[in-house]
Amino acid sequence: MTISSRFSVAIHMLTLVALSPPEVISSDFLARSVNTNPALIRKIMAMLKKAELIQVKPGVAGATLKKSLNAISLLEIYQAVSVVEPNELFGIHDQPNPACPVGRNIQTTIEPLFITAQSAMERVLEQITLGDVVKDIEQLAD
Amino acid sequence: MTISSRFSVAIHMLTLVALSPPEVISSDFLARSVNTNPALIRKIMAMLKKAELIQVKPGVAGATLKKSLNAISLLEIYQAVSVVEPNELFGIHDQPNPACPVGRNIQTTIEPLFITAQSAMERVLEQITLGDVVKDIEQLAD
DNA sequence: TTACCTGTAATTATGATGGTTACATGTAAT
DNA sequence: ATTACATGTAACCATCATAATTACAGGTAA
Repeated sequence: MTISSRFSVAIHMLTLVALSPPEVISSDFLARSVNTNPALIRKIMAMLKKAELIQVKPGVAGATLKKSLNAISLLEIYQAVSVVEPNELFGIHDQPNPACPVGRNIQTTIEPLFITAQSAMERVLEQITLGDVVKDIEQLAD
Repeated sequence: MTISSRFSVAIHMLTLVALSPPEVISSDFLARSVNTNPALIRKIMAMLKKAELIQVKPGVAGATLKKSLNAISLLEIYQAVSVVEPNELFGIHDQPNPACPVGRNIQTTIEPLFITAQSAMERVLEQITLGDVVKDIEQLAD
């Protein structure tokens, strides 16, 4: 099991948007850097647009960020691409036996524990911004 | 995307092992409480056995825990059922374009961030024990 | 021997992912 | 307006993990 690479692709895309002159940013350009195909890029662009992280004009190349680099957290990107639904990182088996004291109560017992674990992970993502990523990339690119 | 319910099933199973007289614990009994089929239970039993969390004798019902309730963390169970591989909760797209400064460095930049997030989640699981779960279940079952 | 169990392989259906093609629609320059 | 190029989407497909299921070999004890 892994969380979909849509997330890492979205970060990659936004980093490119941040670092490249707007008129270069086409789905074709992004696809070549990510190494995938333009249609997939456009699907993810649609999600990022819906989440109001980028601005795109239909028919014309040149996406731009709608917020400042440091105002975009990795959590927002992760949520934008719907890679994990809220409170559903962990799957819980459904319909355990209600006639059994354990079966009857296992879901109620486990759910808050799982949510706590998921939240801890998401709080880390919340504290990292696109600005941090861009800064790292710039240093490595020198 | 969700982490396989194998994890919640394993917790359910171990809770039953902890709370039931040994001679009752057959894969059939566990399957009825979990509401799945005995073969799947036996597969998970094999994983828990390999991780040295339980003892099972082939041919005879009656699994028992190999460690005390409070010495078994949810992290150990989660690792036992291989629900997430170490450092691979998040998938990263492979083969980004090395000719692009972003493509060339994105993996190196993102990987430690993802590992930090995953670790935060796992550290929560590490601090919860099977004993905590059993205690909660017992209270609810009253 | 009988009855019941575990261990495990093989098969299947399902659902998410990611790749791909195709095309309708929008934009702007000539 | 026509052309060139872009986005927005739908549709389709191959692949993979999960979970359900069947089947059977082998262990155990009355």
